[in-house]
Amino acid sequence: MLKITKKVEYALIAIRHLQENQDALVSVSDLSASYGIPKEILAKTLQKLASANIVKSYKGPTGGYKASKKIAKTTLNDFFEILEGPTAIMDCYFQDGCDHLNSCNIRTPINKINDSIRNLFNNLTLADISQ
Amino acid sequence: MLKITKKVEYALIAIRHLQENQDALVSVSDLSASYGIPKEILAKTLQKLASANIVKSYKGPTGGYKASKKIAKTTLNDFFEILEGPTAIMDCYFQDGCDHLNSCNIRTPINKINDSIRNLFNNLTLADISQ
DNA sequence: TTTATATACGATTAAATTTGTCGTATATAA
DNA sequence: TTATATACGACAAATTTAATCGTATATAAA
Repeated sequence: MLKITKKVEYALIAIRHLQENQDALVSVSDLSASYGIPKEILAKTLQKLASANIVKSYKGPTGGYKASKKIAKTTLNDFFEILEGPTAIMDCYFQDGCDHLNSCNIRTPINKINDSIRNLFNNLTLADISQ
Repeated sequence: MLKITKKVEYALIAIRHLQENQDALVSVSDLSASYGIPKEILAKTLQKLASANIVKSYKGPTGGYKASKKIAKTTLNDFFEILEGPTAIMDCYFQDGCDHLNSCNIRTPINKINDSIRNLFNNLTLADISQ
């Protein structure tokens, strides 16, 4: 449990590569080959990052992706939520109904744990973890 | 991602119940019925907690489980690791080999994220999250 | 001493989630 | 016009998690 997904792993790899090659235009194929990542899944991941303006995309031949200045300031929480949706250790944190209904006795601890994690991730940027 | 498992959820429910009924001896069947939790899976979960002395077990008819004084002082990290093993957002944190080998460029960020989470969980006890 | 009921624990099956693949559309530089 | 890049939805495979099954052992009470 508490594992990050491959999507997040691949996104981190791509972002770090783009940051280390600031002005270069890098294609999915290049990244895929360099790091041994399935092309299609990496493509979709970068599309999500692009639509959140974390990276910039350029279509057509000679196209690819570039790092945007927004990367460094992005919090881990935003980064994770772009790729995976709301950060919640249990679905009920964002009110998706509850299996235990009125007999639930763990709402308080669940919320406390979740708040702690969200607080942690909201106070860590991608720049913070790169050094 | 970053979801807790049912095992942890069930363990939290059981622990909270035992703490609220300090001196009572509660059987798995009682807990299972009260909270709508599958009996066998709850039984195994409590067995793990018992072997870590988080709860005390009593065999035979009229047997069951009791809260131990150790509960409140137990950190979230210990609690999770009793049930799920080492806390790691990626397996390579505890050196299980690496998919990317020499082309891995995310060791630093992965370790920073993981250290942050472990630090958080090591400084939160079960008592902290119950209030 | 027998019986009923509790925990203990390994093996297997079922369900859910995650990961990866396939197919097609669209943009654009050469 | 063509080749090559991103964009995006639908589907299949693999992995992980959840639940079930079966059996052994301890023990209080009849």
